[in-house]
Amino acid sequence: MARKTDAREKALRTAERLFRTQGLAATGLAQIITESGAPKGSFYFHFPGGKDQLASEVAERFASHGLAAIRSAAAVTTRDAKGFVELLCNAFAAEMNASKFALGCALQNIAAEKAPYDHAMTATLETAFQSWTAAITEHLADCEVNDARGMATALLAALEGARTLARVQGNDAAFRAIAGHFAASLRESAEA
Amino acid sequence: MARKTDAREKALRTAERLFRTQGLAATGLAQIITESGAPKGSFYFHFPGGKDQLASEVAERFASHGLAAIRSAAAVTTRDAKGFVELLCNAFAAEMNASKFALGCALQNIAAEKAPYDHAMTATLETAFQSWTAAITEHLADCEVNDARGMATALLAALEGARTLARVQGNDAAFRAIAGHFAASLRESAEA
Amino acid sequence: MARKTDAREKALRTAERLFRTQGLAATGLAQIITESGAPKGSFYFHFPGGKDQLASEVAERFASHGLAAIRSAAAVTTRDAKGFVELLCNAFAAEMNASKFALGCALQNIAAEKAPYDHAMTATLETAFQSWTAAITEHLADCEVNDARGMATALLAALEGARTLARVQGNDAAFRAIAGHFAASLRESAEA
Amino acid sequence: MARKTDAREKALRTAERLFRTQGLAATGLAQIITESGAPKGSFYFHFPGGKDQLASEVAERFASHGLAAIRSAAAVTTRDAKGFVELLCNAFAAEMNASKFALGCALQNIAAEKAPYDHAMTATLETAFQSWTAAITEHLADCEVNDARGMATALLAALEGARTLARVQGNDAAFRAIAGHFAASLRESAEA
DNA sequence: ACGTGCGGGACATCCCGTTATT
DNA sequence: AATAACGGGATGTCCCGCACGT
Repeated sequence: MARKTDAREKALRTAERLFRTQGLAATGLAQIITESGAPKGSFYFHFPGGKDQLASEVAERFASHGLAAIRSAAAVTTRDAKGFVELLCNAFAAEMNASKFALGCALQNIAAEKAPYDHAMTATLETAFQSWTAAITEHLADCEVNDARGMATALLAALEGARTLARVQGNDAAFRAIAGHFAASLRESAEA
Repeated sequence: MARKTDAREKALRTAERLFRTQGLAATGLAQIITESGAPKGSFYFHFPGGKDQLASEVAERFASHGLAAIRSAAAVTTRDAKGFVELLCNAFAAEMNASKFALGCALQNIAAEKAPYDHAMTATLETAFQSWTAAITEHLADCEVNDARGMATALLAALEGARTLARVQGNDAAFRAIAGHFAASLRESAEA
Repeated sequence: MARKTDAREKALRTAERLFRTQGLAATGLAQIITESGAPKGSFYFHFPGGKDQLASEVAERFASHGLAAIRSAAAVTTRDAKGFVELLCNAFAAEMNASKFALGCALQNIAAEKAPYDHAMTATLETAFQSWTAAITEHLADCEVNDARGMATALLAALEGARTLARVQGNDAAFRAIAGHFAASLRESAEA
Repeated sequence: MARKTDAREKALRTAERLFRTQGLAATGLAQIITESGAPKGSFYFHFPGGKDQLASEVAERFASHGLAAIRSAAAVTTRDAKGFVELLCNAFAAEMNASKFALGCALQNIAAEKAPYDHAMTATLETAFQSWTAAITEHLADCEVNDARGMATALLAALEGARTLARVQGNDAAFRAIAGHFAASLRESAEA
């Protein structure tokens, strides 16, 4: 049966923003409902599993959007690992900039409060990160980078860490640093 | 003057562990007091600023311990950038292992909930990360690494991100990946 | 006209069981609907008066079933007051046993939460108890028992109280005690 | 350490009255706090176990008060089983009268919502009823009544059931009926 | 330095009853 | 006869910060 309202969607979008900004526990359902304009009475109709279900769905949405971003960056940088890395860093930096360095990574913020003790959530997060790593690895391998998987993991870790540094520093210097580092590393690797 | 009790110290240690595991908002003062065995009545004697002061002091303690760890790694790897990077990665990985991958970075977890809107806390965190970056940069420069500051930033970002990946994956693969990547990058750089 | 669905009947049966087990306020409509398998959407079509109407109908059903049980016990114990009392006690005990001592008396549970402030419900309950008392009195009088009405009231009170004791004790000892007591009382009365 | 306020006591007294009138689930903590004038903020300081602990303590208080009432009735009816039974019935009836037939038995109301699935509460209730049965049995035995335990159980069951009937009927007829019945039964037994 | 007690508010959850729609 | 969705409020629980006494 087709959905009749967008209440669910509004709640998910607002929850994602707040979880990324404040974390999970610090974000009350009341704040989500108020800021999203979603109706209060039907929250448990849409999310019978409560806040946990909401957080899980936010994680899954965020993961699939991130995966799409990676794939679209890969699509425009065929055979160009250096360009791919720089495009990825710029995309992350641009989103941080647009939010005035307020938005963290939803997966990271959820992990910080739940992993590894909440097994269901940890599994969701692991799948999400795995999908990102695999997509990056695949493209780097297509570009004939050595140890594509190791570099993909290092790049992903650096991007995640750079988000935290950027929030604290209020600028995108960390993203420029990692873009520079990984680009240099790829150039030297190619020359070798 | 000698301290009279260790209530303050116990609270700080327990708060650090809980903030690293669950985050700030999800950790109640009651839990800290209960788990630390500290007395209830004198919490606001020791921490008149309440939970905020506690979090600030945890951040500062964590920052100075981290700085000491970086400097001690540097002290045993004179002129050996590759050894330094590997030692650092191993140290981070070892701590995660010992905690069964439950402990995040205190600075990161606090940043996730407070930056950039809580200006005082953000400033504290920025100082902390800056001290780490400076120490790493200094040692890499001593080892005559090109763009020491850029690599230091990338390395720190990667270490922070690897903590999240390790918590979610339940293993230290991310640390091994970044150790391998940065070591290779340093070798090639030296050869060039 | 034949009924179209049994949704109404299923709701009533499930509500009776839950009201007897948990009481009125502790039983939510959601639980009744879920456990009965009845459709959610048409509850207020079948019971426009809501939970109050449901409770009233449960009380009336329970009262008429109880009355039928009393009359059928009377029918097989003509001129045998002692046999009637024992049969009644055994019937109550058997139902408790079958439910593993989980079921209280619907009238008693509703009375515990509503009497005497809810006048409509109190009137329904009074009529119900009155019908039981009258039926017992009538049969005892047919058996030529002295003060049939007094004994009927005492017997009914004891049966109601025994239900509570049986639930708490997890056995039917209370029913056996009152069967023994009232039977002895009737024998002595007959001898006198 | 001596208690410093009567907040605990006020909450217990009000909770007992409300549980007896409305039952457990229908009585909110907010109502207890409001009507008792007890402070809200320290409720979980006094009752860390929450509503369950409150209900348990109410049950225990009610049980010990009831036991005291039985013993004091026994103390003034030495060797007079009939007088004892009548005194007990009158005492129950008088309390009902004074409350305008609004107060049920705390143990019965709690049992109606919790027994037998809440094991801890059921055990508390069983101990309570057992103490009452034992005290009545003991006095009847002292009065040389045959089958003192059986009669004690029957009497207790009748008293409990009479409370429900009295609430519904709005008068103490049920108490007078059981007083008459048990007194007659004792007289005949003595004559036999 | 510490225990007891309180004030007032927020939390996630669940409630019952009512819509509009079909 | 049933569904999806909603309104608004109540639930028990827990929170942080602050008194007062010792």
